[in-house]
Amino acid sequence: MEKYVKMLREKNLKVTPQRLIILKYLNEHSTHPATDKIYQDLKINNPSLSKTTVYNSLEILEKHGIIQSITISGLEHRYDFRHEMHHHFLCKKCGRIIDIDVVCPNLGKMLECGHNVEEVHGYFKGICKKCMNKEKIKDGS
Amino acid sequence: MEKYVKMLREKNLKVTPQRLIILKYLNEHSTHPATDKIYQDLKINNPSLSKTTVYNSLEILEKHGIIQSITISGLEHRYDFRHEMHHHFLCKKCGRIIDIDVVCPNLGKMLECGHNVEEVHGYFKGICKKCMNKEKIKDGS
DNA sequence: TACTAATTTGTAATAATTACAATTTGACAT
DNA sequence: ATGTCAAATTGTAATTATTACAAATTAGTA
Repeated sequence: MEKYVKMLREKNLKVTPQRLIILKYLNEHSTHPATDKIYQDLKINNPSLSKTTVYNSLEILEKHGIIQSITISGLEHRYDFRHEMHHHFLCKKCGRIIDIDVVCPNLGKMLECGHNVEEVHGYFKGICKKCMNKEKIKDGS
Repeated sequence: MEKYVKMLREKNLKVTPQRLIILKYLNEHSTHPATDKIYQDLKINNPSLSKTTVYNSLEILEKHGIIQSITISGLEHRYDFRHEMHHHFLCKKCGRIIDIDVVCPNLGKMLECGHNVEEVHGYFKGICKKCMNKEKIKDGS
């Protein structure tokens, strides 16, 4: 838990129990949860938690680069503890969002294009390996 | 207009005036408009157009790969006539979405990862060239 | 321990999208 | 041309994610 305190202090953010449990939750759940999922899960042991607080906390944590917001699905924001740069794959069948560990070789070119690039998001969509295999079994092939 | 008829016929989609004007609109407006923008603009000359129709049409056109849905902003879907693969840049200051003509060199690697990749989206975010220059002028530097 | 600005909370409002039932229409066969 | 029917369109109502806001609380500091 001390590690989350340090992350907040480094950005001069106030250390609140709400921010700490959200950070801890995100660090321990690499499923790229949506705001409501985070809220519902944390509310069980923190009944006084407000959903607005979850929204506020996620917003400020993202603004300071501690976490990352993923818009791959188009209908909600999904969140990710930010570590090394990686991309994401959305399975159109099961809805899972899977981490893809490739770096972006376009970054170099992007830096030359005149825009000030602060974020890079690589989204792939299709059918994941697991769902592909299920299909094969159903087909009997 | 005949070109749009052909695109629909090729996918065995019914040719309706609504679909045609939406396709034409998207082809002539490379600003990556949101659903409501398309609706508001087209309604002027097509007062009987329903917003649900715009939603339905965009959905079916996207499903058939004629257009592309862009989720870079996180609060709405933006649409793009699908041509060669390219990426997008969102300016956090002016909100513009700018086409970036780089291809994705990760595609090869993605094809080997076991997932069935159907879509590739590259999103960059930051401050665009134009806004950066405005900043410089304000700073007097 | 007291102060102050920032945070949290709950509720109400907004915005994008979807559900749905009734009406209309495009494509095809006669 | 006309009739048929599945599919598309329309309008309204519902849903879902998110934001606005004001009152109460609290973290950090003096």
